[in-house]
Amino acid sequence: MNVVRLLVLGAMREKGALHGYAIRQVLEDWQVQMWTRLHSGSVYHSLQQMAKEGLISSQGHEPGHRGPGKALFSLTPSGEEEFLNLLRGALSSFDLVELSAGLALLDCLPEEGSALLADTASRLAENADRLMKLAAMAPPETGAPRTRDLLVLWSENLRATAGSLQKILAKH
Amino acid sequence: MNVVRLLVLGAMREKGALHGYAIRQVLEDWQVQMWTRLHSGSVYHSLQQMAKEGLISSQGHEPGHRGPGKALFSLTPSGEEEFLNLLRGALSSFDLVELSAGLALLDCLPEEGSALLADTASRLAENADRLMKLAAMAPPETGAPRTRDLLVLWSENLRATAGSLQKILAKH
DNA sequence: TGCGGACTAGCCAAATTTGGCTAATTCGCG
DNA sequence: CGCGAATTAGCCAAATTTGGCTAGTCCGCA
Repeated sequence: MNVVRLLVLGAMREKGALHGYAIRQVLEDWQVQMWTRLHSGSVYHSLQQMAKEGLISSQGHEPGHRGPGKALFSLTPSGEEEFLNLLRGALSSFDLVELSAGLALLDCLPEEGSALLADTASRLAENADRLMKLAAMAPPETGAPRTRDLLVLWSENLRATAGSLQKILAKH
Repeated sequence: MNVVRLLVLGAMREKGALHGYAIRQVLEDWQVQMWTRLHSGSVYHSLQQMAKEGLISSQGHEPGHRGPGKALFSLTPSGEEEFLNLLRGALSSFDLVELSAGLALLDCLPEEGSALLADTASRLAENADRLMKLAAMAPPETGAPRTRDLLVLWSENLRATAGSLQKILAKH
């Protein structure tokens, strides 16, 4: 699941044709640095790759305001489709960064997105239960790798994520 | 903060001279797949790099049991130092995978490790509070990037992590 | 005996990330 | 006016990750 691609496509989906630097600014405005690191090189690399794959197309060049000219890109129909698929993946993920990217873009898939998120919340809760049961069965331990502590840590973390998602869904 | 390096060095620290495949087996026994993905290529790559950097040294070649021969490596003194530094970094991290790697190896740094973990828990709790305050101040929103929801999600997640760490510390 | 499957041991090429960097243009101050 | 700083716009080489793959050896079954 590629978070950079999802975010770049999402910014373009929301704002229309954009150049690299503007995408970076949109993502900065969205405060993605709160939940992930995004390096400028990754944005440009993904733009190049996605252009090569036909997910986005070049919309020519415009003069810049204070700097060099801008190379504009916009979503193609297959890019739109790829965006929606990436979003579905993100909304189904247990990885908090991926989930955050999915949540940021949830409104691009309103009904389906909420259903996916509800399913994810429920799976997270089940998994939290499963891990907590494993923790209860794990022997007391000395030394690496502290399996029981890790099971507790992850179970409580998944539990918290599930709870937050349910709260978010209930509010909307 | 390089989790692969920490885990490879940690396995060697715990078990002595090992070859690549054995490191992979140790890490599998430790169930690291529960909290991160570790590709075999990453293990071998980090072995090569760390050998080049003098963090580990080659201990020759032995015959394999049922397969090809094994290329053994062991920790050098500077590798030991690097291991401890990586472990300190992991125990201070807000990233759950890094923290998990740190926790798995906590007993290699008993007093200092627990102190670091206590500090991390306290910083996590402060940050959770800070994010929750930001969430309370954020305007209701429609469309990307759902900043308030994300602030809640992360705040509750950091809060859960802090709580789990405190629980783990209280138990030991 | 021979062959397929399992286990042992490691490698590889491509993709992606990282942590800066370069370059163009404008602005503001001495 | 000139120069350094700031902003705009993007690039680059190295490091790391990914998702398999190859190859050697043994085991078990027909």
